[in-house]
Amino acid sequence: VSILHHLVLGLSQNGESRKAFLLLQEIIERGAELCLLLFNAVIKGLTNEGHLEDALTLFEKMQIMKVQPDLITYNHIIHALGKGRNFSKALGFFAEMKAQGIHPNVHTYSVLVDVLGKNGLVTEAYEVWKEMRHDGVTPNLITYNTMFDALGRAGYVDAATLVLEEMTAENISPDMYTFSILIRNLGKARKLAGAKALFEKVMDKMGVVNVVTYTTMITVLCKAGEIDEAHEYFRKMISAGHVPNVVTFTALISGLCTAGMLDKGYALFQAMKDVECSPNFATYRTMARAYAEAGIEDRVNMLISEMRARGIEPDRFFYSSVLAGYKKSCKTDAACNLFERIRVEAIEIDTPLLNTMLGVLLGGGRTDDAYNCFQEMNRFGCTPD
RNA sequence: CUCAUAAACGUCGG
Repeated sequence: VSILHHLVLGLSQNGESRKAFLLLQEIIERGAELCLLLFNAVIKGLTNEGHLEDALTLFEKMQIMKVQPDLITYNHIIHALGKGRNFSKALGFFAEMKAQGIHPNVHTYSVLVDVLGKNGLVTEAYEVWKEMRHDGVTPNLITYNTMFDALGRAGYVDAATLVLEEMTAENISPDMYTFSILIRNLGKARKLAGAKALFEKVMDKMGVVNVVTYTTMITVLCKAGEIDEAHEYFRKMISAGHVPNVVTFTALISGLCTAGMLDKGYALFQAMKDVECSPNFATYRTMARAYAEAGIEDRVNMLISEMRARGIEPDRFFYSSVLAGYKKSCKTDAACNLFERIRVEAIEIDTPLLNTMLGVLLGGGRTDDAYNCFQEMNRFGCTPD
């Protein structure tokens, strides 16, 4: 308001009253348009931050205020619902927009394919894909990548290959997203040789790959137990001038620790700090779990202090991970000590966390304690699943 | 560029 006011005033007071009037007219005429843009912008923000309820409320509010949602508003709302795993409602809005004569665009279909695919509903994602084609909407690179992701998560590597051919036939060139997704898909399907071959082929044809592609490859190799080779890729990316990020480090640390090379994992954990790459919650979780699995309670506690000092508060994901580690090393006492700390802290205790603790107690032969813990679930506001 | 896609991260299960 202030900015527009000064603009109009400035024009008015400088012998440009004609221009001032034109501006005023435009503001009046296009107020609704601006309003819609602003609503969309705010709904987008709410969606990204996961505030589904607020997004829906705003969606209703704008209609009460006679600002009619447009295609983009619907896209945001469908995205919000999908992120909130409310797929039936998301599809409901999808149908609603069509009924309103608002034709979904390629973004709409991409969002639907994405949220369905990320939640294991690949069949439904493919239904949406078919509907998209039926509606005459042409998928673009992002839509294809999204579909590759959905297929890969469901283990349909070969189907993804067919879709890739379709994409090539439509003259759409793959990008780094495509390659990372496909490499991960191959890794997930235990096709290590295929993953490596693809990586090398991309290297060959494109000359370069990015940090994500390298990290994907490193992760695939680590999960396949090929830790030496993962290390090799790590060295290669550095000599190619890439800067490994916190995800890269965490992936490799995880690989080293899982392969039983705890000391090397910790060395890398220290090394990343030396290159100004700060460990994050996932890094601490990985490292702490490794020490818990090794039954080294002191180290776990040291890490907890350290992360706190760096402003990272352990959360329920962190704790359940560490508890699971203690279960593996049969350190039932250490787990109980930790659990005592958890309950005095204001940590949100959820069912999976309690499930983990139950596993610890049962594994340690503390059947009575486990039973008590089970009985106490309600007190934590949790229900058994 | 008003909107959509890739890498590390919890228990059990898949």
